[in-house]
Amino acid sequence: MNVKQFAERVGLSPHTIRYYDKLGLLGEVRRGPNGHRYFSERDLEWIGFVHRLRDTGMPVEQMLEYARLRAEGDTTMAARQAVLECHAEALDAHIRQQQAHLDNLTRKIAWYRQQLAGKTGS
Amino acid sequence: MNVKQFAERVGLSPHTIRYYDKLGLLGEVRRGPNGHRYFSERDLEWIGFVHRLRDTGMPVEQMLEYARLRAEGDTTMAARQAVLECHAEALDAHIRQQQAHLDNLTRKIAWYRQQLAGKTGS
DNA sequence: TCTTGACTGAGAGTTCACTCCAAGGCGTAG
DNA sequence: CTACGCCTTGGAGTGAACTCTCAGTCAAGA
Repeated sequence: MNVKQFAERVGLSPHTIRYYDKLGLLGEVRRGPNGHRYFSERDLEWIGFVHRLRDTGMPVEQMLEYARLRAEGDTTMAARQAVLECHAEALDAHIRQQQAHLDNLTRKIAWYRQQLAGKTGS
Repeated sequence: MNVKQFAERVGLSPHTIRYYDKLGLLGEVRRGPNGHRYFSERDLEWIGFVHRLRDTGMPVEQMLEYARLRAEGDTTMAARQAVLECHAEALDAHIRQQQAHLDNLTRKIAWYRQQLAGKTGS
């Protein structure tokens, strides 16, 4: 499939796809005889993974590191695992933090609710 | 307390404090006769709240709206509650999403673990 | 008196991750 | 033949949220 279709299926803009490709995030992208990029289902899987990492706040730089390791083949599996474990840990901490903030916020909202109920009731 | 001490206690840089003040996020900040800002414990509480909102991804623009409502007094409590409820909802969605991503990631890590265990074992 | 270390405001610079533009090349439909 | 709708590239522009620089002021201490 071409860039547009690919972008659509993955939920990114064609601009972003080309941008990621330029960075080297997509590895070896096949090209047609006219120079156009051509994406496969496997590319779809990979960019989906990349997209998820991005969504969880991994910096582009670190994703690039992972991509480079992946390109090197099976010998780098342990390193890749380490990167993911590190990220998973950070993500877990982030989620806990956000949850704590949400709890806090919920209490504040409850307080507002009480205040307003009191006003209405009097 | 002065800007530096205030910044330290809240976990932001003095630059950021001045920046927030310039935006109008801090409301009426008291000044000494030399023009220096002077912060109280109550300011500390407020900026702590602001800081938490920021941490949960609320755009500065929206925090500003909340700050303006707060400055208007008790008549805006319902509006403020609405802002917070809206944000809480978004935050909850965000947390769920991140948790889903984390689960995904955890599975991938488990897969790596299995692969590597297999290699070592053979 | 001079240095140090705080403060001030205006405004320029930085970082990140896109996002877009200009100029041009193919391939098909009218 | 021409218009359309894809695609290509390098490089410029954008927006958010800081972050810093500069030039100047003030107060305390050696």
